[in-house]
Amino acid sequence: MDVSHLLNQLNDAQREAVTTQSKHTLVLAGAGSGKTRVLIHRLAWLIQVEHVSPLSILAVTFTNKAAGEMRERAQDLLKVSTRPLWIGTFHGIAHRLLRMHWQEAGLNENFQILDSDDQHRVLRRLIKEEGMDENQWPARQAQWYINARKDEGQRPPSIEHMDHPITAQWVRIYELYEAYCNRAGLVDFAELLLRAHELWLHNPSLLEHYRNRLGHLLVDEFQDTNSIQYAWIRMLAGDSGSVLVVGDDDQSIYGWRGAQVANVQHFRRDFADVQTLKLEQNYRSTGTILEGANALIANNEDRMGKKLWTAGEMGQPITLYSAFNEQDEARFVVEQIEQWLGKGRRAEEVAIVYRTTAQSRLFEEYLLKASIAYRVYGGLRFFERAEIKDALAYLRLIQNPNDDAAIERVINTPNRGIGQKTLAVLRLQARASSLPLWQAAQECIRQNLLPPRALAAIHAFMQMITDMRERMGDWTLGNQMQGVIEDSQLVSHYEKEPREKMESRVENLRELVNAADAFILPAEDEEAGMSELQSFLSHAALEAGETQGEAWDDCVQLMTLHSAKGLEFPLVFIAGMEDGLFPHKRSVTEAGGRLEEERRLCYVGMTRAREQLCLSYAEIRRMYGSESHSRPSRFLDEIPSELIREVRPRMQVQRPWVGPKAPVYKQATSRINQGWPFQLGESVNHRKFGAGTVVSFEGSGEHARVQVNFHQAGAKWLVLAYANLERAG
DNA sequence: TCCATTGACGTTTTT
DNA sequence: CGTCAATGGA
Repeated sequence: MDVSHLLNQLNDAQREAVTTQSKHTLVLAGAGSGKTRVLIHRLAWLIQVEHVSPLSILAVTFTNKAAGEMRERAQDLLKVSTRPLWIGTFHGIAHRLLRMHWQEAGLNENFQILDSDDQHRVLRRLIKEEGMDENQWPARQAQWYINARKDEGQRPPSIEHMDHPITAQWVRIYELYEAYCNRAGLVDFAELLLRAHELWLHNPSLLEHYRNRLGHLLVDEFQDTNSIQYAWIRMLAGDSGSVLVVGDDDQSIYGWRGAQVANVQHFRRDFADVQTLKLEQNYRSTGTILEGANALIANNEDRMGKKLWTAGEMGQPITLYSAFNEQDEARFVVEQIEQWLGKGRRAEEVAIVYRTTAQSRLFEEYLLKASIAYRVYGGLRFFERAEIKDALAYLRLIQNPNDDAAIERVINTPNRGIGQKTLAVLRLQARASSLPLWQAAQECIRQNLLPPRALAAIHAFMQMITDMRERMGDWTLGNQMQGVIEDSQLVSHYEKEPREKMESRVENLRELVNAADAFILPAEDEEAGMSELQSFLSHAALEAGETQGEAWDDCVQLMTLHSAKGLEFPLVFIAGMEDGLFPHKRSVTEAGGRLEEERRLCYVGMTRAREQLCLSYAEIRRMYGSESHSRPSRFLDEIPSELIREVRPRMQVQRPWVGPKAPVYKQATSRINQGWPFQLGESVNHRKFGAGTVVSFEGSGEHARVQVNFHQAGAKWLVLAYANLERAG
């Protein structure tokens, strides 16, 4: 068979990875080196050349987006349906396994997925109910503790805590939480993975079945795997399976949530006959950007070692702007974007990235002022919105009345006169009898344990849910959704809120009905024995939707460094490069390689840029209400200075006598600059003073003056009309 | 039950 | 400085 279509667009290293004959392969793929391409071509190679059945291939990713992209690109390349292929996220695949084998996994047939918001609520309540001090045992920390244990594969009994009263208490919370979830048929994200692992661990014949079936495993972003994911892969591979993992130890930025970079090393140790390949040719960035990134990351110890190179040009120097304060920084960045747009480039080619989410605000403000469209990544997603979760909770109850988290959410939403007091009795009853709330409520009614008014309210609520289930059983999903929203009177409940909020909520509910209407039960969910409703609810939890639905048009992208991973843009700004902010001070003080992870984060950020990288920091930043001075980020010192062009040499260091800084910069807004022969930051030449950088403007018309910071002569104010400045080449 | 005021807190986030 | 949640008064 002619395989040239699979190989002729690949470089040597990529080709070697795609055609590898080793049993196991570790592909260390640098940023922009074509790792997804390798993964997809390997997939095609296995099927078309090695005639591996598509049924025996499992490809795992971390995000739904990556999984979707992989399926789509594989489809394009293979020109046949990718339906039989198992492509999905770790969580998605674990979920599917658990649906298919819910009995063996010890689960309720109608188990529901608990998202992290649900999980938090549940824990907060359990801790309160247990009479523990919420300040001493915060739900956030409990959540973190439990998830971390699950990520390590640990159940309460296996945790050593004899001599640690504090650990013992966390374990106690873990136990309570576990019992609660089991009663209510709830499974959180970490539990999906742990259960899937235990499913095989406790059912050898089932494991054997999957080992026989899935002989070829492909794993993306391997450096992000946690312990349980790694154990899961190892278990599935067994002695016979063949595994190819792709990852980049230099891009490991999720250590703080359990990712083990060490898995990359362990892979070579734990699997026999591992061929390690490096993809170092970069197809994305200019030589300058790569050199800078290489130099930076070289400061990390414990690397597997990689050096990106490009056959392309060196390109422009990395620019560095030292802003007076965060306002000045935002102003500068937006001004640069205006220039970019002025050159006829597109806004969508530009990304502003930063360390903390709070930093987006100022940029938004300035972009708004400049009428430049933008889109902020992150934030609340569609299925995480309160009104959506409320409506879904009713559906969840139709599906499984024992879903305590759903009951708690909507039993008094909208208000039905079931207040905290009534609820407390129900919870007490539930705890005392180890029953789900629904059954405890039935018990309360039977035994008259509450005042008549409360009993009537509870009864009415339960009747409503039961009616919904009976009446809507055979309705379409969209009609069920609509029916639930109507019967629950959620809309009139939200109508009491302030108009703007209310309108968006009602609009979102309408959108939810549309989504339910448009939902088609995926074939693989059907195969796993899921109903349409079950599938819809699971999808809502597992893929909460795009971060921001609209605005796919031409707009500037704002995001944290973390969410920038995997993306690329011609022009990238990394803002807030100050010690304490980036690297963040909490990672500097904490031990355990946190600083190295910050450096990798910087590396990730830099390697997002294709043509131009622009770094900036503010000497003074207003944070938490007070002003703080900080040193420029230490990472800036790690980038060779010959690669950097300082847009504005720090004049207050060179020329302390120049005077008050603030008014000087304040005038240099984009509006005033329009029609000026020079841009702020532009390099100019003067016949007498030599080379310098335009630093500020003042006045207009024939009185217009420009401040230039000359490399030799220092800062000077010049009247434009007489100065005879030339643009530097 | 609802709204307003007060107080603590302030990396990074997908599933 | 802003946000969010908890508290307390009407």
